[in-house]
Amino acid sequence: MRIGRAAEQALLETSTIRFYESAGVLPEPVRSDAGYRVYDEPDIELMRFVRRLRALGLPLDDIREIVHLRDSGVAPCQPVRDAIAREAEAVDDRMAELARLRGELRSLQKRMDSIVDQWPQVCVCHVIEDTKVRKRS
Amino acid sequence: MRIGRAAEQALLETSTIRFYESAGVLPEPVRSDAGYRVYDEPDIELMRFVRRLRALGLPLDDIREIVHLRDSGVAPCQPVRDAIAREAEAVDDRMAELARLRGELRSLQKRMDSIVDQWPQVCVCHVIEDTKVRKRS
DNA sequence: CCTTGACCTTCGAGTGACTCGAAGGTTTAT
DNA sequence: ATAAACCTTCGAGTCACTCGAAGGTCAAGG
Repeated sequence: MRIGRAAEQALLETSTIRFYESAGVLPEPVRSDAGYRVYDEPDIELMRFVRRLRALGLPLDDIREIVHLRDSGVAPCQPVRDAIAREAEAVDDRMAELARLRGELRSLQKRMDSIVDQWPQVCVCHVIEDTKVRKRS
Repeated sequence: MRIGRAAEQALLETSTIRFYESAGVLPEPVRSDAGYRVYDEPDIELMRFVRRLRALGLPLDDIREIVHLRDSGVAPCQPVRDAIAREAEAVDDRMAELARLRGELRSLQKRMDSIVDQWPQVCVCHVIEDTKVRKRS
């Protein structure tokens, strides 16, 4: 499959795939006679893996190392092992944080809806003012 | 108060405050005789407000508009509502991603542990060294 | 009074992770 | 056969900072 379809499958943009390749995060793929990049299912899997690591907020430098580790079978140095362990532990925290943010956003939405219902014309943004004062400071 | 203390109070970096000012998100502050930026409590409140909107993931363009609207006494409801709604949806997606990623990272950890168990003393880490050498030096 | 060090100034450049556009070649559907 | 959709590279642009150089200001200690 060519880059457009691959991007669709991996939920990345074609430009991002090319960028990851140029950054050494993804390997150089096979090319068709016309010079088009050609990918197969394992390639797509790798792209999805990288996308998930990025969604976590890992920098590309770290992802490059992790990807190399993943498909090289070479024993990782202790510092890298530690770094990855820390990162794995941090996922729980980030999930909790995200859950909190989600709740905050949802209740913010609800309050804004009800305020707009009450004062459709005026719509002075009480919610934001409120939030400003009330939130974790 | 000058920019250093303001940054401390608002939980922003001094460079970020100056950047926000140059981007038209924060207004130009009063200056001391020496030309130092001088802020008061309402200024700090505004900085905190901007910081929270950024933490929700809003782009500076949106925040600038919201801040201007807020200052001019007009309700920023619709822009804020739209932005919050978009962000809330994005958070749901990110949480699902994070859950899958968590499992993947944990299994990567296990794999690394077993590799180290198999070759406890080898640990040559070619890939990492390679990567480090190739890095911009 | 002088120096030291912390703080401030501007401006220009750098960073990370994309993202876009131009100029051109290829494939596919009608 | 031709139009539309897809691909190529390369260089430049974007966003939100972040840093460094070169210099001005100010309070405390010797």
